[in-house]
Amino acid sequence: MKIVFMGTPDFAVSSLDSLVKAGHEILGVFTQPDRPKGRGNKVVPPPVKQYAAEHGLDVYQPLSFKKGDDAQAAMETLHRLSPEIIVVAAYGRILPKEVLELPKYGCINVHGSLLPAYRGAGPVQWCLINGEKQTGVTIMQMGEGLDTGDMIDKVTVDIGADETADELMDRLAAAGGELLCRVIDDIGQGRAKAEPQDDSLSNYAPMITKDMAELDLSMTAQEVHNRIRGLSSNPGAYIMLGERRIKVYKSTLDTRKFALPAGSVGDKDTFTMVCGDGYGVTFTEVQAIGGKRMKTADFLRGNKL
RNA sequence: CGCGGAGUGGAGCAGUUCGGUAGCUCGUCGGGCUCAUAACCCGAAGGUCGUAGGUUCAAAUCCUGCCUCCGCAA
Repeated sequence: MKIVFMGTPDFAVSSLDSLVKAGHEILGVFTQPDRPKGRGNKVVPPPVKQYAAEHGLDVYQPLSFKKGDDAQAAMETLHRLSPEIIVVAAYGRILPKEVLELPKYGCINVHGSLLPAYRGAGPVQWCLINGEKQTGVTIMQMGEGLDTGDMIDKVTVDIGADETADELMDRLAAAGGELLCRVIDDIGQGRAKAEPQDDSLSNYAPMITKDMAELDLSMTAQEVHNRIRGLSSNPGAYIMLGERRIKVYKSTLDTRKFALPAGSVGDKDTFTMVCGDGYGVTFTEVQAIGGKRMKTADFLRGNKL
């Protein structure tokens, strides 16, 4: 199949990689423009661009598809490439109707949830924060709404009790890549069926922001644990310990009940904090300000609680 | 030139203010104790203090350049 791919972060790289390995003809890759990022505001290319460069794929980075010279050029490029289908995975940009209707088979999107649940930019994180036991990947025919298109196929993934957003994201990305190839084969052979989403069952998973990152230890241990998992590693949950800000990457639940107020240290040998319901959450991987991410055992060797 | 923190035996840290014998917790190795142990006791190995220069009788410590890592802000 002749494909144009659109995507930006690591999650999208898995999908692109699957297409490449399956031998599809990638006519071009669209990704977000390089942006100043991180320390020193250095300009860093997005992961998809790096992957494309390593595999000799043509990369296009329009600012917009909607207005300006850039958009016009982008549309001309798309017409010139004339793909049979456009595959979109976490591109981070709304596509206008013109683009959606351009290819013979339209545009399909790889989304990291079991739609219609968790539409939006942060499905994986919110699944974890809400303590879901299962999630998955859905591939849909893109329409004009946000993640509202008709569903073509999906795959279900079980969530581990201590699994973090990073880990789950990796597994979903891999599962999504496999699913994607299957769906494209189905479409090519005309046996794909698109099923409308039941809007009454939908909910919205907005982008995660930093103001959610400070842990509220008055919540139950399970809720605190879920939040740590959902935010790890970016932006990462943290607690203030005196003047020190400690970022928490991983945690486990402690079955002990403490007769201590929420927010106190329950066990200073394991870095277990008491939560609102009296149960503890044990931090197992942490990072102090300016320091590196490390196992709690290492952290405690040089830091006192 | 966005702001800031940090590089010290294998791991995590102290020591830098005010230059003067390389220190702590843990790990490793050897020995001891014990029915036994990740417990306890004794002992040992292991570091040109990120790197290149400078100042000095003397630099982990003061000065300058460079490399690497990290937090924040965007």
